[in-house]
Amino acid sequence: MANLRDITMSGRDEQEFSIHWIQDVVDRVLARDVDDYLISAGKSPSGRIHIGILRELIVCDVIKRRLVERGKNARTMFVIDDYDPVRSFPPSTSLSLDKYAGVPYSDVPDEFGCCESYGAHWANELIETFPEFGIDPKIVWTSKLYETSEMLEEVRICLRKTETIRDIMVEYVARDFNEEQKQQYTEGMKTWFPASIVCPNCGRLQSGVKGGIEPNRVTEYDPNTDEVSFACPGCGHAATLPLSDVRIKLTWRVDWPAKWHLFKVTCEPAGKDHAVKGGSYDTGLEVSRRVFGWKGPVKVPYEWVQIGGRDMATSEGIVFIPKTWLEIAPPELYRFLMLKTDLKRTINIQPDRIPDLVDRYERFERSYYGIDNPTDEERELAELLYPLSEAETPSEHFIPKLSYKFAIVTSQLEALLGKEVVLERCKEAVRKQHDIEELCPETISHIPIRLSRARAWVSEFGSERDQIQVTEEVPQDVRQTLNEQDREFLATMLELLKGQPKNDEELQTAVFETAREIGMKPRRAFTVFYRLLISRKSGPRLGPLLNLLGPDWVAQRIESIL
RNA sequence: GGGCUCGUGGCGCAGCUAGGUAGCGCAGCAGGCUUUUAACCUGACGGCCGCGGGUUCAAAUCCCGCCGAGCCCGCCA
Repeated sequence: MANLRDITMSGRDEQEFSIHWIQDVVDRVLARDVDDYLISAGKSPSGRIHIGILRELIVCDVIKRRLVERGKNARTMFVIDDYDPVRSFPPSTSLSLDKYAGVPYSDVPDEFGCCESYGAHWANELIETFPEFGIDPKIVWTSKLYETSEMLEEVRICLRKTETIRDIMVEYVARDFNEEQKQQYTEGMKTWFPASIVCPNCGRLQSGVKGGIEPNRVTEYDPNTDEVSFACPGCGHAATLPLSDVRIKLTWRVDWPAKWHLFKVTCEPAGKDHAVKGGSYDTGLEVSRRVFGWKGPVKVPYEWVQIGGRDMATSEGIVFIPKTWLEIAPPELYRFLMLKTDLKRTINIQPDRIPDLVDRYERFERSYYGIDNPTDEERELAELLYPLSEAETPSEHFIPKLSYKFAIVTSQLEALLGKEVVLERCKEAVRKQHDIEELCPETISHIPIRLSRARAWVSEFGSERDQIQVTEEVPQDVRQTLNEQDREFLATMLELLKGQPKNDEELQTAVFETAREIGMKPRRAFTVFYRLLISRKSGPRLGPLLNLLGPDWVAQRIESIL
């Protein structure tokens, strides 16, 4: 990313320098100068769909938003490749791979019984989160798409141009082969066709699993009769049938450009697996040019999203899904992370850092509203990215929110204090932190959401220190921090605790008074107590905490270190 | 083997395209807010910018090499 100053100098509409990757991409898309801009993304529902795909969808969404701002017609589309054949199942499934290997995801039953198919189930789990993430692409299911006459026509074009496609395949796929491999590949391509058939007998597009796949490929196509032949390697069924009577699917590297052509896709991002030089995207563009006679979409390569420093892999069960994100963090934070990071950089989502990130995002939000004296740079960055990060159009005025870190503590006190009390205290905390008298309805209605997310975060991703809990014994290093005066203070408090029971406020006051009596700074007194109780230098309001733990327990605790 | 990306204080990152005294957040440390629900504010500490060469008056930045980490690269999708 270039210097933010460039944006201020050149104004917002006529950029000479790109200040952010969004500008670059949008400029490249605008150069196509078409009447309708279609920004597309796609995913095969091979199992639980992890949060990485949201990077692609959000990139599509911001491109669309920027185009619409320029007065263009722009839409987004999400292609669900549920017509793809099963190659493997995630470890968690109860379905038999033997039974379904090679069958389109749309033909595999939903083991949970709630959706039309296996593919639909996992796709729907993702799609349901779209409104919260502020995206609304037109959904296209390839299993349905292939039933249309328009798509069949694309297939027909490809079959008629098989020769050209063979040339492209040899050119691109065999590029790095040695002579022997190349020869072998070229020989094999002489009888190759760019499509497979769902066997009318066994229902498979291909046989075998990852590593040993044999497609039920078209073996012959007669352009005069429009008939295709095939011989299923799975069940042995062979036939020659009219193209309109079979369920056919183009091979991946051709399927993609055929869809681009059918919908006239202007731009489609691609993860690095597809975007690599000479990979399926480049092959697709070549097919677009030589088979369909048009340019194809603007290629936007992007790096993957990692979780906790590891790549996500559905097949290995390493998944973090959008739904989980929404349980612990606001969607706009995810959008922000996707936007602020350069496309070529891996984004590492670290769930344990969520509280910090949420609070940082809200500082960023205040920059947008000009609160807290943002620098020019901060303000410019916020002006570009904040509206794109928010799921909906930003409100006129800043809406204060309960601090996430604060919510971590208070959400855990709900069980003890009751929801009403906690809610009141949260309201008080927001008033105090933002120095306001009256809270707006949006602020109030947001508090329970934040509490619920914080609570879920603590239980799923919080470390021990995030949980309000006490160790069995006072750790040695804590004992060592105590000086004579600290001990004197604790001894005095010990006597108090053994006397008449006191309410929260009385205890809180007693800490201050006792500290002053022996000439100790109150601050130190609190630190000493928190260290003793929870090995931290600060913590929840002390009076209630002491009563929560019980005067007897606290007394014992003090005695153990005196 | 071919290719891409990254390597900057304990952790996470910015700065590199257009070379000019090394920055931010978090954690840790010290203090402040004369009653603190991990909030907030201030301060100090902390880095031979992976290693080695080169270009230059000047290199985290440009060039070459190396080391380390990660990823992609048959069919299939």
